Amino acid sequence: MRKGERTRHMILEKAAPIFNSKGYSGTALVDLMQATGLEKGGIYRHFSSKEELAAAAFDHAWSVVSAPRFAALDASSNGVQRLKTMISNFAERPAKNMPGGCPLLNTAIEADDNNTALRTRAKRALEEWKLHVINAVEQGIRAKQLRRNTDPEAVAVILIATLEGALMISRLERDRRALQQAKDHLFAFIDSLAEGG
Amino acid sequence: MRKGERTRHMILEKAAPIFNSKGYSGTALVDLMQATGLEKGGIYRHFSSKEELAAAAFDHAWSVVSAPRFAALDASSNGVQRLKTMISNFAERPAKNMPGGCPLLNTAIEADDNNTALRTRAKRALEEWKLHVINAVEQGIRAKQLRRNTDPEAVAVILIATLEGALMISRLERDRRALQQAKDHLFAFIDSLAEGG
Amino acid sequence: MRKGERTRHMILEKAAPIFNSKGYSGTALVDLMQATGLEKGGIYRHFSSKEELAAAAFDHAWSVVSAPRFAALDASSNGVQRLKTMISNFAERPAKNMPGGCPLLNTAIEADDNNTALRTRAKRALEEWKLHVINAVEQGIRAKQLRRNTDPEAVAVILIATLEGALMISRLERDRRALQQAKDHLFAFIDSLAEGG
Amino acid sequence: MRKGERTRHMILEKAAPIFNSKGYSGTALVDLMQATGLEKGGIYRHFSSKEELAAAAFDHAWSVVSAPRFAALDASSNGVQRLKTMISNFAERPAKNMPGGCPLLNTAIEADDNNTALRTRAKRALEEWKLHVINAVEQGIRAKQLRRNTDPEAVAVILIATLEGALMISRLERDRRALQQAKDHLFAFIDSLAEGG
DNA sequence: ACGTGCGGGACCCCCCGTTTGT
DNA sequence: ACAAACGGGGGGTCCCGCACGT
Repeated sequence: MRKGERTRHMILEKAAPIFNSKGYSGTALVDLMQATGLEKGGIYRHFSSKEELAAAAFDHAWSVVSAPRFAALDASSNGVQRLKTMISNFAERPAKNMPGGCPLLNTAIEADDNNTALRTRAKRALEEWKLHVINAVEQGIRAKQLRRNTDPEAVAVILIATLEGALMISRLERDRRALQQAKDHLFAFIDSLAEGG
Repeated sequence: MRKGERTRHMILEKAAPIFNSKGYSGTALVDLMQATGLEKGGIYRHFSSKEELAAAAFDHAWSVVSAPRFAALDASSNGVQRLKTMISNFAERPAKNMPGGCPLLNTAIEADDNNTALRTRAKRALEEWKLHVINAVEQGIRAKQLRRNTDPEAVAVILIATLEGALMISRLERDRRALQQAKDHLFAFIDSLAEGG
Repeated sequence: MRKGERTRHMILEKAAPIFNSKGYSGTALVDLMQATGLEKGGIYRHFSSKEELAAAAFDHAWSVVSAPRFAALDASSNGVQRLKTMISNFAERPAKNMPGGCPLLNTAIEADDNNTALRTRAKRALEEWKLHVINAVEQGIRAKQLRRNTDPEAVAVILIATLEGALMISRLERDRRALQQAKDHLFAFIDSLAEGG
Repeated sequence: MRKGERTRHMILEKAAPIFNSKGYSGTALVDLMQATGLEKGGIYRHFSSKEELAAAAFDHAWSVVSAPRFAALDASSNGVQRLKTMISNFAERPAKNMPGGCPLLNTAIEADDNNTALRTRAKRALEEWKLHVINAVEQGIRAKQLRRNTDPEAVAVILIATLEGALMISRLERDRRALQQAKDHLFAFIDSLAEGG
């Protein structure tokens, strides 16, 4: 890896948690300067604007938090188990290695109308997550663990919505209980989809 | 009502949707000046800081969006019906009269660490919402519509989390489907809690 | 005294020490509002501008500090004693009843170029002070206590300059020593002017 | 000298007379922008706050006015002559190259209570000046020009107080006479300290 | 006559994201 | 990659007038 690439990567590693914690407009370049030890010019060499940097930082943040969520998951052939593992992973360490909570949630909320670059990345991340769920559900259907008329996309929406909503509550209350309750509920929900359930 | 009170109220009415759409740090005072037609001095006569104004604006926004959600609701003696009405109200018009979506969700995400004033208001709003749900669940239990061992607080968390999470997805996808799926899921969930269900 | 006059007088009493301590441009109307308990409009009823108020406050401050300096002074027929009393009065309580030190010094420095209203008042106050000294010197000459060729105006300048300069040093060092040294020096100076001295 | 240092120096050169004329709180950043030809960002790169800039500007102003006062002075071995030269230098060109008069006097008056940074600098400048006088007096004593029991610090206080006070009067009256009278008086005072005087 | 309440708009200091020399 | 400068806001405060009660 060239020196420039290493620097670029280092910037993203330092910037991602800051953007994720303080938000896009709440983060100042001087925060990033301090975190990276670079001057503004040094940062601008690698990114043409704050927005572009934020977008790249989102991708990095998402890969950091999503990798453990999905890792060693799609390998398994047991769809139901994969869903439950996904849920557990999220509920037990929602912000693994990423201060500020789930980048998808944070970015989706802030980038709501303006800031198309960030919004596009968030959409892509959501789509990716949904796909993982859908794959698992379809696997479960094929394996006759889940009823044939189960709607994979609906399951994905319910699963993601409940987890992200519970994360919001947990963060607001500074109490993991909401996440635990969401997990229990989703486990029961998955079970209720079981063939003959 | 004195003139000053009317002006203060007008400021809140104009400021609430702006803060809700652009976020606290994304909103500049000039945005509020333009929306209210007042100069800075005119605004700062009624609020001592942007943060105080934002906190009051959140309260206003919350009362605006929550009033229709809960109106004519606690009067009914049918707990289950009350829960379903709440869900429908949210799913069908999540941001009635309030551009930018649900103020609770938006504020909870942005005010995460700093900005205690806003955070406190968001917590209070969440608590209020939970209480409405809990009241309805307890009513349902008393009326023997719901199983005795139903946990009212857990139901509240599930309901709110699922709706807020689905709202986030809907806004990101610019598609109401997620909200509809959340509603269907929650209706089924409520039914599954029914006595003998 | 009419109510309005009483209010005007009260404003001056409260405003004078504030202007004297914080300076003209360092004093905000809100400081005066707080001190007087009046609203801005209530203050502006009695003074058409901050500058006019400051000028009137200077006159008040000057009368407050100069009255004790000169009181029961011109009555005495002993010119030399009068000079020494003046010096002692200043050296021992330079800012009697007037926080911030000597209004003449403070105002002369700040009103240097702009703010003609204040400058004029300061000039008048200096002139008044000089006259008191000159009167005493001339009295001393007539009484043959002082040499005939003594220049009364020069004595006035030396006396005032030394005292005000020493006051500046004392305030900067937060130590009365400089004032004491000035007093000793001026006493010796006066004595050196004595007939046959 | 690096570019930045040159710019910083230029800012101080331009800012010092402005602060000295209009005072700390009477000086606005736009005044400095206009004088330097820099934008706000260009100024704030070199100073972290107005107060820090003012403090540095005071140091600059003081060095500008004090250098000619003390230059080629301590070299001389004649203490009495050194004192008289100091007095003449001050009386004849009290604000050489520095509009607004003596920075020590101006700053001491304005920085009275708050603004510790400026106050500290003024104290230091006074101390420096006193030391020059004290050195000259001690030199005179050693050379047996001055009486052994002469108090060097008292002489310093008298000399500085009289000159600064006379400067205040001169500025207020827009007439150099007061300074001339102070000079004559101080010359006589110095002579009166002469051995056998 | 007197005082309050309200609003205006210019200005405050400071910090922003960005561009340019080097 | 840094150092330097740029402009244009950032939130907040200033002094002041006007409309209103009493």
